[in-house]
Amino acid sequence: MTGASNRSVERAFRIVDELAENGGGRVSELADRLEMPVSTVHNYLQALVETGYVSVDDKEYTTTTRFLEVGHRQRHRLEVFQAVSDELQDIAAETGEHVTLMVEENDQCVIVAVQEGPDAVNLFAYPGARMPLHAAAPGKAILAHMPDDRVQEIIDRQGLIEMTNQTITDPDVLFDQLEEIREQGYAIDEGERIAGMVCISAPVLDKSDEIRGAICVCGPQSRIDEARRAEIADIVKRSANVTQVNLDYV
Amino acid sequence: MTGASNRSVERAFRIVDELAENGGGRVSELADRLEMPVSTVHNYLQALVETGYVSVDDKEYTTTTRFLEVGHRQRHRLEVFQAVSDELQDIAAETGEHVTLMVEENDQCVIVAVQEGPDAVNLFAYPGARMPLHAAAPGKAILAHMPDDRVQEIIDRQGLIEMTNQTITDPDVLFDQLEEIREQGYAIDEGERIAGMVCISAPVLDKSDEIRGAICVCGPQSRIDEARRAEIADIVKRSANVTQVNLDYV
DNA sequence: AATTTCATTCGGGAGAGCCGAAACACTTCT
DNA sequence: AGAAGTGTTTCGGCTCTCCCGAATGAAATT
Repeated sequence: MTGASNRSVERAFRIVDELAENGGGRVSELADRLEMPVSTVHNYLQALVETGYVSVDDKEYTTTTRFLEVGHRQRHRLEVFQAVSDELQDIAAETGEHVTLMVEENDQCVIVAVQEGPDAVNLFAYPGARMPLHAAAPGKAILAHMPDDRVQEIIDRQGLIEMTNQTITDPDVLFDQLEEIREQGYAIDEGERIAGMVCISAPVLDKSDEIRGAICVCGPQSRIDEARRAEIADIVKRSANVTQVNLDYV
Repeated sequence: MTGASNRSVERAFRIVDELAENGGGRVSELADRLEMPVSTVHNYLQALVETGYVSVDDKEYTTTTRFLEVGHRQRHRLEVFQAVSDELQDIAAETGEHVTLMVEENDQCVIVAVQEGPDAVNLFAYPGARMPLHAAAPGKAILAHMPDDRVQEIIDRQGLIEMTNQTITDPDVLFDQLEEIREQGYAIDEGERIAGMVCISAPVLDKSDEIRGAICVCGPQSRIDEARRAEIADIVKRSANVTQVNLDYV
């Protein structure tokens, strides 16, 4: 855990991040943004091209499909992803809304899979997208099934960043809600991450009650009234349960 | 184009490749396989963890969802992927088979998107998966719309590797087929990559007649007779055409 | 308790990466 | 055309960083 680092590795991935962020770039442009000498950036890009993870076409450098490949291979091995199988598609068809499978990684809530129902609003949601745990229904569902001290550690490290004026920023309020989530078996967020959106999410636990992820349905508040919420809550709870059972057979 | 390399970058990605290949690994295991000193591998893993692209849980190192993220962001910016929009899904529903969008990258044929129809056989096909251009219908469709000298370069660099006893390994035969593909507007492969599978694919060209990718339907030979092939050929040609038109509006 | 296996830390030496400067390739002015 | 501007690529010597053997620490196994 000492900072046994490696400058080259760090820089290489900073360049990759920058390429991903802007969908590619040229030598001097990147050198500018990263505040590195052009020749250095040039060297790195050359090295990255040799690895096959970056390619260059007419001086424009971009990441390659290698990232897709590595990402999908890893996802394919993720048990909860295998266990959820067709559930997301079924929920999307049944609710018409935007459905996601999410997991925790490095103190954050990450989308693993997305399925858009016929009426889904266009969210900027793609596999790998990250968000704070406290500001989203699936994140809260996940936190609710972690030990309290682990939750506290995450709060200490990450803080409770405000994403909308509805975001929970008070630890006490958060802990109270986590208690409530455990009782009712699902989490709900009313514009806490994106104004005007309501998300309903159920946690997926394994047989040792370890939290593995959460299934989440998102839609505009206008379309999802009290009765519809209860309906969706039942659906996500049912699917989370099916997924839990499937976990034993992956 | 000089070998302006960087050992650290190369090694870092070799480790990533190894992790992706085996779905994770431990220090000494990786050191063994990569023939590097354990302490060195340890240092690299440490550095990779710091970048966020690798994570460690109880001494087991794995790639993180960062790869998914970078991969999906890049894919989202790929024009042909945007242009194909719901076509893959439509074809999958219509044919019931396995449908893919493929592009050329670094002399290879890469899957960009997959859609499985209700009767699809279970292929080991995921976004980012790679295969030789000459041994698959989409690859041949792509080659057919490259300048001949570029095709020759690819043959020179990559060879015509035999994947089944049906694979084309003679350049002359290949060039003849490419001519035929250009005439009929689609490519077909009969167990040239996977024994017992037939794949039918149409090229997607942009308005400058530049090749952008290919749409492909795969299924077992037993289920796809002469008449069905003609039917599927029409479908992929139609979709490729729709995609071409969409290319102007992305 | 002893033994094996594996992860982690340490540190001195060597070689690898670093980056300024110069050369080169292309555009866009005057 | 020529000149000036913009950005990429090559070069090379100095320095600093990565490298890896060896020692230590931590766990599992006998």
